[in-house]
Parts: sequence; C-alpha cells; structure tokens
Amino acid sequence: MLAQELDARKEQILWAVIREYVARAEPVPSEVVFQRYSLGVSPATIRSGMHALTEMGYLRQPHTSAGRVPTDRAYRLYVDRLLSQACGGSSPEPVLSAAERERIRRRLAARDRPEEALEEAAQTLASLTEYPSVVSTPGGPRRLRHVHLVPLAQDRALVVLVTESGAEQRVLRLERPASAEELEEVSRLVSRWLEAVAGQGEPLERLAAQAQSHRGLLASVVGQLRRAVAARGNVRFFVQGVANILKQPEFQDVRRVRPVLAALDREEVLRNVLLPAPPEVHVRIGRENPVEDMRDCSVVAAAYRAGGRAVGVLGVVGPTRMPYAR
Amino acid sequence: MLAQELDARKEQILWAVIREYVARAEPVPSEVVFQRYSLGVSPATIRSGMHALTEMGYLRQPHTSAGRVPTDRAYRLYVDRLLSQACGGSSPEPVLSAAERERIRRRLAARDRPEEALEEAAQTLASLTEYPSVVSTPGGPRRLRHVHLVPLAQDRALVVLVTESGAEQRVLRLERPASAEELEEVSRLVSRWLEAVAGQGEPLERLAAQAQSHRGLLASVVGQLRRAVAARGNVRFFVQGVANILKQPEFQDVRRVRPVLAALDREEVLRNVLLPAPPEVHVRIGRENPVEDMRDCSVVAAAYRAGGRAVGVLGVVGPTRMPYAR
DNA sequence: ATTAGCACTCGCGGATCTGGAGTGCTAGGC
DNA sequence: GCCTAGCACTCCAGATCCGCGAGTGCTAAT
Repeated sequence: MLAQELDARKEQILWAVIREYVARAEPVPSEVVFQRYSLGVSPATIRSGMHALTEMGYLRQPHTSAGRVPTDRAYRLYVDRLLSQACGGSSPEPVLSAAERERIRRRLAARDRPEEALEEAAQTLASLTEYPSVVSTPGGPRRLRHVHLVPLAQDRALVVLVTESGAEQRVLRLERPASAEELEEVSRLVSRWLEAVAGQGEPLERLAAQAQSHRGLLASVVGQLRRAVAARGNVRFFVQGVANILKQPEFQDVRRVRPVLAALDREEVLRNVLLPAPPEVHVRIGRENPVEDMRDCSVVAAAYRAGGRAVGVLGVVGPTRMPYAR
Repeated sequence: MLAQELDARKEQILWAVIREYVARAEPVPSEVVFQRYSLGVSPATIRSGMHALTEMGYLRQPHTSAGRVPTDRAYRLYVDRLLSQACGGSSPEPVLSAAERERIRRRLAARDRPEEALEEAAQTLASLTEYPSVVSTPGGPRRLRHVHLVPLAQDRALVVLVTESGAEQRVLRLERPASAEELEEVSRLVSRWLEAVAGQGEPLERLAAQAQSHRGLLASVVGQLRRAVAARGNVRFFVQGVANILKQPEFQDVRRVRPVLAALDREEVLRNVLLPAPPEVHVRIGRENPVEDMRDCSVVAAAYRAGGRAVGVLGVVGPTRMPYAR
C-alpha cells in the first residue's frame, strides 16, 4: 500500500500511463500502453502491473471497465524525477529553440514601459503553454536608488521610487502644503543620501533615524519609503490567457472552472500560491495547493532573475494533467 | 413588421417581459406577466399582445411552446427609454446609498498607488454588479507637467512622465552613455520648459522644434515624449471579476464563455469596445458590439472624470439580459 | 512468471415515451 | 369591436430502457 520502491517494470508502466494520459486526457487502457510503448510484455502483464500500481495509490480507475488515470501522487513522483534529471544532466531537448528564445527576448526588450514588458511576458508564456499564466512584478527587498517627489495637488505629491529593478509610484498625502522647490530639495536630499550609502548594509534604516530630526515632510517621505520597501504587499500580478483554461477537457464544466478563475482574480490567492516558491522551479500538484479552490489544478512556478538577483515569479496554471516537461 | 410606435399596452407587456426575463433568465410565459404585473387584462389578451410584439421583432420564442424572450431590439428600446428618463428627471432611486458611495470613495483614496486605485475601482465595480468589469487608465491627450530621467544601466534610462492625471514610466534607450548629471540636466531643462509654456496651446510641438538644435539625448527624450503623449496605445486596462460571468445562466456552456473571456484578455478588443464611448453612459447590446466574439454580451461603458476632464472609461460586461437599471 | 482466452461489469449513446407547459385559435360575452 | 374562457395542438425535457463496446480480472496453460 505504501510507497515502497517501484521495480523497473512498474515504473515504465507508470510513466507510460502518465504520458499517455497527459496527451489524451482520457483513462489509459492497457492495450494502448502495449501498442505505443514497447515494453516487451503483453497487455495482460501490463494489466497486472497496473493493478499493483492502483493498490499502491499511483493509479486510479474511474469505474470498473475504464482505463487507469494517474493520481496526484503519481504526478508528484514523475515531476520529482523530471526535476532531478533536469538539474543533473542538461535537459536533452530545449523546449524552445534558440531562435524562439531570441525572438522573445527581443520582444520583451522592445517594450518601452516596464510594466508592459511583464504583461507581454505573461502573454507569451500563456500562448506558448496554452495555459493561463501569471507573472509578478519584482518583489521582495530591493535597494532604492533614487527618489523623486512631484507636486500633484495642494496636499498631495507623487513619490516616484526608482529601485534597482524598476520604478514605482505612490501618492503621498502631505500634512501641510509644500512648494515645488521644497519637494525638489527633499528629493535631492534623499537621493543623494541613497547614493552615498549605496552598497553598505541597509540604507533605509539609517536614513529613517536621521530623518527624525528633520521637518515633517522628510519624515513622511521616509515613512512612505519604508512602507514601500517593506517587501509584502507591493507585488503586483499580471494574469494572462485565462481563457486558455477553458480549452482543457477537464474544465469543460463551468462549476469546476469558476472557483479557479475566481481564485486567479484574487491577489491574495496568487500571493499564497506563487510566492512561496523558493527554489528555481516549483510545482504544486492538485491538493498540494494551499488554496482550496485550486485543488483541481497544478501550478508550475519559477523565479526569474533581473540584474543578478531572483526577484519575480512567473507561473503557469493548468490541470493536474499537464505536460510537466514544460 | 417595422418599429411603428407601440401602443401603451404593448409597451407595458414588453417592459414586463424584459424585467421578468432579466430576473429569471428563462422564457417568460403570458401567465407570469398576468400574475406579477397587474395589467388589468387576461393572459389571453397578453398573449395576443406578445404575438404582435413577436411579429414586430421585439420578442422571440425559442420554440413553439415556450414563453417569450426579448430581442436585442427590445433591450435597445428599453435602455434608450431608461437613459432618456435618467437624463430628464433625476434618477428616482440611487442604486448606491450615500453611505456606500462614501465608503467607496474612501477606499479609493486610501490606496497610495494610483494603479492600485484603478484596480480597486474595477474590483468594486465587479463585486457590486456581479459582472466582469473593466477600468481603463486615463488616456487621450494630456498635458505633461514634469519629466524626470533616471539612469538605469549604461545604455538605458528611465523616463518618468508626470501628467496632470498621474505618472507613467518608460524605458529610454540611449544612443550613447550619458552621465547622471547630464540626465538630470536634461530633466530639468525639459521640466522647466514645460512649466514655462504651461497653459498655452500645445507645448510639445514647440519643444520638439527647439530640440532639433540640441544634442542627441534631448532629441531622443523628446521623441519618446511625443510617442508617449500621442494618445493611442498608452491606455491600460484593469479587468476584474471575470469569474462572475460564469454565474450567469446563459454562460453555463463553456463554448459560449470562451470567446468572451478570450476577448477580455486582449487589449485591442477592450480598446475597440470601450474607447468609442463618447457620451456619459453608453450601452452596446449584443450584435451592436463591434467585436464578433462579444455578440452574446452587452457592454455598459461610462467615462469617468478626474480633475475636470473626462479621461478614463469604466465598463461592465454582462449577458444581454442584464439589469440595465444599473 | 508470463500469456492467451474469456466471462463479467459498467458507462455511454441512442431510441422511445410521457408529462407538462405554453401557445394559438375559436367561439362566446360585455 | 375588443376581451376572455376554453381547448386542441406542439414541442421540449426528463426518465427509462436497451444494447454495444470497452476494458478489466481471473484462470488455466506454457
């Protein structure tokens, strides 16, 4: 019943069933495994193997006279194997040709608004995989590089934060009206300060301390900055290709799709699902998913790098039956 | 056959059918109209009226022994009537209580990133209406107020454009490396120039002319600016609540939903559908929609104001059978 | 241990049937 | 002349039934 090691034959059979099911989205009978995967044994033997795998919890049969379907557990095993292989030897067949890669890189670089680039990335990923895909803005601790304050109205100013991985804006409510000159002075002060301490420890903390003794404006700017840099909450997500999920046979039923789509609409969910993705590539299969509504899906997430550090996350959401080979 | 004026009774019947169908999402039989709307006549008479309306193209019956369903044309008439009423007298029942309005206003103001505010707006609209909703960023010609150049890498700089309705960023590719000081100088030059000509005609054109005689950096900045300000293409959309559409009975069939969702994913489509929304409120019903894939839906769009001018658009996408009373 | 053969199970699609809903028509009433 | 009551007719929707085919699990033979 439990996962004692599979012998070679069982493993072959399991792999075959998984691959076949991924391709057909229908229960896989022994006959098909026999025809398409030359295992050197007859259907009957395959059947007995499948029987054993079923007892071990790797396969499942929808009803007595149907083929077998892999369980989450089977996928888990399969994916783990794939990943460890990929880490070991270099992956044998790059899913994207070099030319394709280059084209994508080009298209991304051509976008002259950083957000657009991310959106484009999500789009590309979605159309490439035919699944809904998500790309997050760079998040996590970053180092500020410049700050600009721009007057908006009497009591508001726009704070433009330039970090090592892009810029973002926030509206700052001023306690008292400030002149354009004053704003500019503060911008320059803060920016220069940032430059001065660049590369040493955590600049913000020190700046905050120094700001205590300054006038209110500087203090509130610093407050805003601290909030801005405080990792959580300032990650945004671009979701693209949601409609793709409707192509999948297992999502032909609206009642099954709704929770998933609803989940993709909610930022907290995306955060929960995508952000805890520490290693390079992470796969969550079915019920492994922290979010109840996504228990019918798998999520493949990977961090992407920008300027050295891994900062953002991108992911693909699909049925548990997806070609994990990516 | 054609739309000669409806007499009072026919109109009453038509209104009743529309309202009832909107509520039930099922063909409306004469009996129901008789019971729920006291028209003072018997079901038989109502039937005869419905028959006439059917011939005139306002109603439709899915099959011989089913009730009647309003056609696009009926909705069109109904909506026009509603809109002209709303413009005339003040609308009798504000759909949102004053308290609700205030709460929403608060929540929007609380967001300290402008984009987030828009996203929040879309979310609110979606949860309020229970339909997918779209909000666009302010678009159209705007007046620049400030420009900041920030060095990013050797050959790129970030251009932060501050307009009267917010800020946006673009990446500028530099022909030759420029020092931080140089960038700053150009920023200041352009910004001061913008201030100087504020309020008079079209500042950009003049700036462009003057820039011809300057060094390359200024020229390319100006080029970028012109592109940025050139209305089209820099509107972004926030779509929220797509999953809502799956609640609608007419979208229980995945094949019907897919095109719509796919359309909502594509920016050009949104542009086509939403942007040509000149008056305050605009309703596109079914086939009136310019986009083939949206022929099963209606789109209610309205411009929103920010600082005086109408700049952005927000809209709701629903089945043709939606409570147009909003 | 593998395999061929075979009986058995079960889901699925198609055909059939029936009840009910709602209409359209017609004949009679105000 | 318009409205209404009554009724026959139509047609969909759901239930039921049936037969087929698919695929398994067992068993006996190699």
